[in-house]
Amino acid sequence: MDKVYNPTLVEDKWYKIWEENKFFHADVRSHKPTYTIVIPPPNVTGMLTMGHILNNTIQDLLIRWKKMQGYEALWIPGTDHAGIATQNKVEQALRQENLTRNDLGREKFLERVWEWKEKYGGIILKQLRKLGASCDWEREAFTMSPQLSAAVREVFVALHERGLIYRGRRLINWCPQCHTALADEEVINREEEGRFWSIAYPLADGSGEIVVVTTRPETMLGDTAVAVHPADARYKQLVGKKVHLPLTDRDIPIVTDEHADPELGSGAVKITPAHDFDDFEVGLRCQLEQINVLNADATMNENAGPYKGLDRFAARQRVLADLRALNLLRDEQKKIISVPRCYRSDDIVEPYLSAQWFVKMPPLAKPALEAVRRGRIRFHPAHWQETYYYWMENIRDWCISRQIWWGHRIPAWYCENEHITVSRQEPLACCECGSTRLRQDEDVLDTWFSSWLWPFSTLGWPNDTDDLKKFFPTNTLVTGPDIIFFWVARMIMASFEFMGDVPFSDVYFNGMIRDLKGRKMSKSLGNSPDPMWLFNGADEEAIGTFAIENTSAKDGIPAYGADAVRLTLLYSTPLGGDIRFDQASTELGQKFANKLWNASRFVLMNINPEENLLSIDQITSELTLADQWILSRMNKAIHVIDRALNGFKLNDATHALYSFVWSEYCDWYIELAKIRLYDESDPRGQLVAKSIALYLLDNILRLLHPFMPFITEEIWHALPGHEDEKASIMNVDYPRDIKKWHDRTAEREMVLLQHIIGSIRNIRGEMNVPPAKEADLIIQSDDEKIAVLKKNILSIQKLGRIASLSFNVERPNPAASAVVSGIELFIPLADLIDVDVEKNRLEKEIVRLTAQLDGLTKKLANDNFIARAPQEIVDKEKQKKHDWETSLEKLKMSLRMLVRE
RNA sequence: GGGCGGUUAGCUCAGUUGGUUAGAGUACUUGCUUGACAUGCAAGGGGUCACCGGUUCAAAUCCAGUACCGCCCA
Repeated sequence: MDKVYNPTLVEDKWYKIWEENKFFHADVRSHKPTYTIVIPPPNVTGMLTMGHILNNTIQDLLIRWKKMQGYEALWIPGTDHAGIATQNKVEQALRQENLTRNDLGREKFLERVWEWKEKYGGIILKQLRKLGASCDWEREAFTMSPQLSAAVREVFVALHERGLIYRGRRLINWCPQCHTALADEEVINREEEGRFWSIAYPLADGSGEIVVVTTRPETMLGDTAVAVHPADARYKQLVGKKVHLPLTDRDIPIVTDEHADPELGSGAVKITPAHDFDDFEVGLRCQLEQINVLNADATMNENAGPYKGLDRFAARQRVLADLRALNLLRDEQKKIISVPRCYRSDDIVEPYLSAQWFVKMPPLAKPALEAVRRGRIRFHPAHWQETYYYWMENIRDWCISRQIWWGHRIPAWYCENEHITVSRQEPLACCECGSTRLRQDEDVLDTWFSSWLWPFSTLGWPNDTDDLKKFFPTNTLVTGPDIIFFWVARMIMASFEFMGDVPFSDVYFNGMIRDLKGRKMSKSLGNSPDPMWLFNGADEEAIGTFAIENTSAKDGIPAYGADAVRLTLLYSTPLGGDIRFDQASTELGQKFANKLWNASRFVLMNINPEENLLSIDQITSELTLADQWILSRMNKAIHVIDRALNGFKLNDATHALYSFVWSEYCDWYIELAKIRLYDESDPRGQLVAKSIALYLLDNILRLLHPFMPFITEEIWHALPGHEDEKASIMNVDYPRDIKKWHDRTAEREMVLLQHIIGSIRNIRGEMNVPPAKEADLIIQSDDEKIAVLKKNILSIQKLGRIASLSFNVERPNPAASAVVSGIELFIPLADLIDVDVEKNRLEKEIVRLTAQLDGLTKKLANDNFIARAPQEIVDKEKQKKHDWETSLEKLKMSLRMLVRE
């Protein structure tokens, strides 16, 4: 084994072996209980981001953990077809050839998309393999595959039959750049600087004017009323009159509606039913005409009169200029306003009147809401329930049609009489008039209309497959809270509607990866490292501007390896909390991997492959204090890990493992075991020590495997008896807490030993005594404690670098001293120790202890404390006071002795 | 405007049901090439737990408010 662990030599090798041996494949005929996760399908166009790394590390941890615990664990991978994003990508490529999709026509264009998908799609799934993802690749799914497409069509038709899908002409969110309708959730409202323009509308009878305020003046061309609040006294006389709409030849009425807020602006608002959601409602209430002034590409249409053909923003400037010329523009103020933008293109979304397909959501929401309320689905962290409830209780119908080509074509056909036939198969005749001249709806469905079926469509639905019977409902969903509406809520609704059950029982919302400034990591900001750099390493040239903007990466990024990245993220991911991440923090995982590697190297160096080691049960009666202690500590760590993982407290589990391995196994156990390992005079002791060290290492590797799959597999195979390549650590049992190893006495005695060694080291450290220089030690204590220490003289000598150790002999003077649990330690000063330094050290300790004791004394002098605190606490504090007083006395005595010299 | 979350060491974060001397990693200081590991070992310094009240014998922890930061919805 090399002195330094090199992940690049290890990781690809094992993944290949795992995949070739189909270790990730779940057996549908298995009799084990199942544990299933469906991957949040990344966009087929997607590349792996730090966010994916976190999300998938968590899933892999859970899957490997459950698999080792004896479950038939299934992790279904796949991608979604990402309608708009993929279409944009291919159109971009076409532009290189000076072509548009219209030049090609629908059929040819879709061929190009499929070609593109085959060639470049799903890179992200290959990247996931680098992470170690234990996905069942034989079950890889794609939302546009024939089977998943069948599921989509079945759902559309079934919901239509149930009256839950309808076509309607409504105001929807329209992205002029993507040239399609969007769902409400796909619109991001962003605070931006805008303008409030006040425009005077003259009364038609010339008796005055009324001033309205707008952020989008060009929409005035589609105004069909001015509204005031019914209780607004200022406008009482004007209601029912007409105003002349400037720049047009139309007169429009002044109406009353609650929507007009008397407190806001002038209290009068322009009403544009075809271009504003609130106005649309006002229009319905007041029976106003809807005048659409926009084309689909956001240029003005013929209803805009002379402005026809102008882009909406050019039209805005022209309208303003013309109003100014007419002296009707009364005011202009800078204001922060909420601007709706497309989540894909970032273009400003326009409320736009068009015929679209909708899903009626309230009936679907009902059981889905109940499922979370009643705890059949648990959210982690639970507070996301609030967000879920709020959205579900106020749910609006879902616009599912998209005016693009890449996606599931809507299974609706129109005849020349505009009758609609919705059908699973292509119909031969109109269902109403029997016409055979049918044309299919041009639109496709929202990509989320396929991903909301994911937990059952990936298992074969609508076919009644064995997979579906065995693995549905799934268990845990791991995803980001940003898609709680887009995806999580909709999956719950679809599952109830079509499977009559929950899709999963637990939802873990992982946090977001941010940079050290707290900004979301994103490609456009250039603040996110490519995860591949962290896995494989990258020199400064390869990472380009990232090296310039991130000083910790100025010399490039070393190959940390997937295990290091995984451990670092798991170590620092609080339940659902965001992670502030800097690629240099991956050193945590890298160092830990190296530590584990070297600890293993040490154990293996001491084992002769030919010798027969003993099983733990054979040597139960031969255990030393260190053995009993480490077994107790390990089983307690196992207990903590189990509880933490069950509660999705992944960082707690990681911390428990990290500190057990490093601070207990390496720092104390191995160091103590060396005494026996190097003692040639006691071969039996050597054998026992080796056997236990190996037993612990084997357990540690298994505990760590779900966290760091590669290195644990590599080391595990180096252990005696694990030479078979076809064997894998992932197929052995996860360690369970064995209560019989819990040993309070051993833990108490070991803590005493640790404190004594700690005190010796403290004295040596403060005095800057070089390790090579050994000291003498005198211990004064009662017989009981001396008995414990006498059994461990060698441990104290070795770890404290003590030459000779004597008990209850006269205290040397001058000497450095310390008090631990009533035990007094003396190290003769000789040439080791400086009296002044020791004086200083003792004084500091006395000051510290005195301050503590003062606080405690006050507490115990409080009658209320004595009377009201539980007896147990009072006793504990009294005992503490006694101990501290004794220690303080002894320290003071030592100081007096020292000064007297 | 409404809702949710956050504020603990220079930095990144833990801290169960209130009860240790408030912890970890990293950074910093000192000593060390000690027969696994310098990606290491040992020791040390560093915190009025955002602020202000309240409840309590006892508050980082519970409650109310304030400030600032983040996210979601309108």
